[in-house]
Amino acid sequence: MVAGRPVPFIKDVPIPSAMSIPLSERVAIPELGPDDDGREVVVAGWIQEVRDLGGIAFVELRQGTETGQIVLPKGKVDEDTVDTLVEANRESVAAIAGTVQESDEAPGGFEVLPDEAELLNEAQTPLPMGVVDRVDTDVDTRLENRFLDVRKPEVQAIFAVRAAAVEGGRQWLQEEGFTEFTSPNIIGAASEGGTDIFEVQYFEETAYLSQSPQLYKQMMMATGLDKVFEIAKYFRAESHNTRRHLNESSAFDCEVAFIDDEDDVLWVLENLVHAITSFVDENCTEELELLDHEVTVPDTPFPRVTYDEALDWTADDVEEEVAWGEDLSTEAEYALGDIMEEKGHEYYFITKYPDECKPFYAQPEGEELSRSFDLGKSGMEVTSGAQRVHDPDLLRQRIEEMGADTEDFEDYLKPFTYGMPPHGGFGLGIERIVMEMLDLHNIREAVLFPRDRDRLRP
RNA sequence: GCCCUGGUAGUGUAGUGGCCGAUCAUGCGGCCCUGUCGAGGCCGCGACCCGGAUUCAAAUUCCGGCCGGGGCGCCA
Repeated sequence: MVAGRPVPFIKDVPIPSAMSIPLSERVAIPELGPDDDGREVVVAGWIQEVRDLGGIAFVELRQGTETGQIVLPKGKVDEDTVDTLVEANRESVAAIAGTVQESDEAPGGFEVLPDEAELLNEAQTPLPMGVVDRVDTDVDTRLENRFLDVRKPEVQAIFAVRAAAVEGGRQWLQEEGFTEFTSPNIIGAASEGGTDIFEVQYFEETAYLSQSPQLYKQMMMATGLDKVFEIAKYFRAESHNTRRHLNESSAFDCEVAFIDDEDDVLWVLENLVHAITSFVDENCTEELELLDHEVTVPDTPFPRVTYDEALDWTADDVEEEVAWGEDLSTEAEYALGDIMEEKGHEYYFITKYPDECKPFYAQPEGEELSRSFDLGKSGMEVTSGAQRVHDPDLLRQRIEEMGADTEDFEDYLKPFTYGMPPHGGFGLGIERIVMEMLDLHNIREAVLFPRDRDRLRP
């Protein structure tokens, strides 16, 4: 064979297979029941547990979040078949061809009596962590062994809910006429300011990982695509270590053109949150049951609390008072979360922030305020957004005021000089809202493979 | 960037100077058991993050490193 050449596909020559049990005929365990008594089936999955009682043994075979029982009355079942299953290490993958039997004593009212069993892949022992052990596992150990962790039904449920949240949000945005787009994650200028960003080598140049699609989605506002969104990745090089921060996170990033003011954006956001929560509520019944958690679908519109009100209301509850003009402290955010909870609101907007604590692209209002807002959920900031500046002269002035060079922003500024409508938007953190919906204690639980200060693998 | 906190069998833990050739659970191995479903019973296996220092004596105190967890700032 010539090195580097692909092996030609030869028609009519089957790929050799060790499988004597046809996996393609596999039936899903949840689809079986006592009514299938007598049916010949193929089942396959992970051997979760073996209970060998001597003359009879039981194997719990897991498929996804469900398990089914394989019964092995010794003497009645072929000895090799019994040994294959009973001697396999936990979490090995096995296939079984056999007959469904109705049984009052079996979980689910049925069990499979095998004719044949085959170990498809034996799990080594000891396992780096148990899937069904009666001991807890640290989040760190779980993340190191995510493939095992996700075998747990309650962990699978988290990611099913996350997928549903994304699906529900995307569906609603599409119905509302939003166009989904994709912006580059590798960018040439560290443009947005604020947080630290990651540098990457881009051939002979230094490039950066984008901290948000902010500037790109604004550019789209000059195109006639009046409503856009991206399921965006945020890369942020902040070396924080908290239960609510990641260095790589995801968000619904939306932008809308031809708005009167930021209230038009708030409408989109509150309805998006409503769509996400109600989609999860309607489509994740089993998952929420597994997680023993209910999702509250908030009423719209959400209450609007101004920044001034937020300061005023929380003044007595915080040890260190927030000076006017500063962003709300974490302490004040939680205090406000409690106050809103008491009033019966999990979700609420904080509006009319001082201009000085918001970025250059936020539309100022009057002398000191800005048309910026955050969405809070029980004290957690899940979104921030604003009406944007669309006047190029004001934008240049604000870039200079923050001490940056307008030269670095020419790509961004260009669309503003050739017809840019008033617009605004927001970024809704997906991990944050999943974390909040499910009351997870660590945001790392809401991502499969989190990137944080000290975690770059797996 | 600043601050706090932790690292003991595969996993989760007890243990704050000698009683530790280290606790318990889970797991793993062996044996017994024909209806288990957190199976049960008996026997066994397996660990003090690394490097220095203090001390008659260190899992335990101190210093440095490595690796976790958390808080603040900042933010989604």
